[in-house]
Amino acid sequence: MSAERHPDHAPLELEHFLPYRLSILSNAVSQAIADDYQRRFDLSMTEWRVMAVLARFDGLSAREVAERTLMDKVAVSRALAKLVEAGWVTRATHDGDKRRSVLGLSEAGWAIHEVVAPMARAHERNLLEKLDEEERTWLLRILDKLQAIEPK
Amino acid sequence: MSAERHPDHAPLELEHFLPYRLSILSNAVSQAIADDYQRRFDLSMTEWRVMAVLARFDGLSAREVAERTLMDKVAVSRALAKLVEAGWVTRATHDGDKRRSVLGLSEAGWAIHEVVAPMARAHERNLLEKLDEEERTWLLRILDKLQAIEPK
DNA sequence: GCGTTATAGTTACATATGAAACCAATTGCA
DNA sequence: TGCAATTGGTTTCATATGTAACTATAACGC
Repeated sequence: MSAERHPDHAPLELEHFLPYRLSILSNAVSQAIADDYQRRFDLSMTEWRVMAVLARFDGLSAREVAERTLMDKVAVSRALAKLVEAGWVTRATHDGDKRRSVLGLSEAGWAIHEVVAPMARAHERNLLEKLDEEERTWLLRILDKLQAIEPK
Repeated sequence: MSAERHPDHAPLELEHFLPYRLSILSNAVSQAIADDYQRRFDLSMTEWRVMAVLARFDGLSAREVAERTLMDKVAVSRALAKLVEAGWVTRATHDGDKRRSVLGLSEAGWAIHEVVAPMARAHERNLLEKLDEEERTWLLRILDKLQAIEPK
């Protein structure tokens, strides 16, 4: 075998390195969305994610929120402190297990959600519009495959 | 038009929301790689990225490193402080412009690079192996398209 | 030449994040 | 029962990161 184009130890070309590209793209996308609701509601990405899962699953405990968002429990605890303080999330104690909290969106929380969810969807749509139908299909399929493995 | 499947204001399903999926995947991938070299060399992701571009482009200034890595100059400054201190990067002053630094990998830096670059490539290969040839082609094409836009 | 403006890089401060220690309530089981 | 181990959640501390202010040098306009 002769001259390899990319000997294993040769300098990485970051701009062609898949993990780097994913990271750049992902940050650009998430940041663009977060900028929006951050400015309008002083809502961080982690806080928004908590609200999003509570919108779907009312009555979760903090641990369950952490599972659903893949955030760690400290991050969830902090997000909840702020959200409850802001009056966007309600917190009660579980009957029969006083450790657990029972969480949900308040009226005000739902109002925020009604604004932010469409904003988030619009950003996603905007992104997907850069692709044609075939590409979109492949992208979803590829993501499924890659994600099926990673979260070992 | 009747019952929309996803009214714009309905709760987001995070696990199907593209920006969220990208974020999860990207973090999992980058973190898996970083864990490796972090433990072995006490090297952060930002520091490794700086080393990677210096391996390819010897003699860059800090600002140029920032451009190539898409990091901001403060992050680069901090990474360089650590890398120079560790003896992995050399820093001189540019002739004719005393503001500029002239950066490069030291012998020790190259030695690290010889270990880390193959590690990084192995992770990437491992990831791409989850896909078949057709999927890989589409993935690159899709990334090109999505990235062509974002960095507005 | 000389004051203004711009640029390279660092420092300082404020905020975010993660790991470990911690408290309280619950469960398991001898 | 009663005590050891587990679990839900918060607090603490150490580190990371971003923004703005700052220092030093260089470039520009006149």
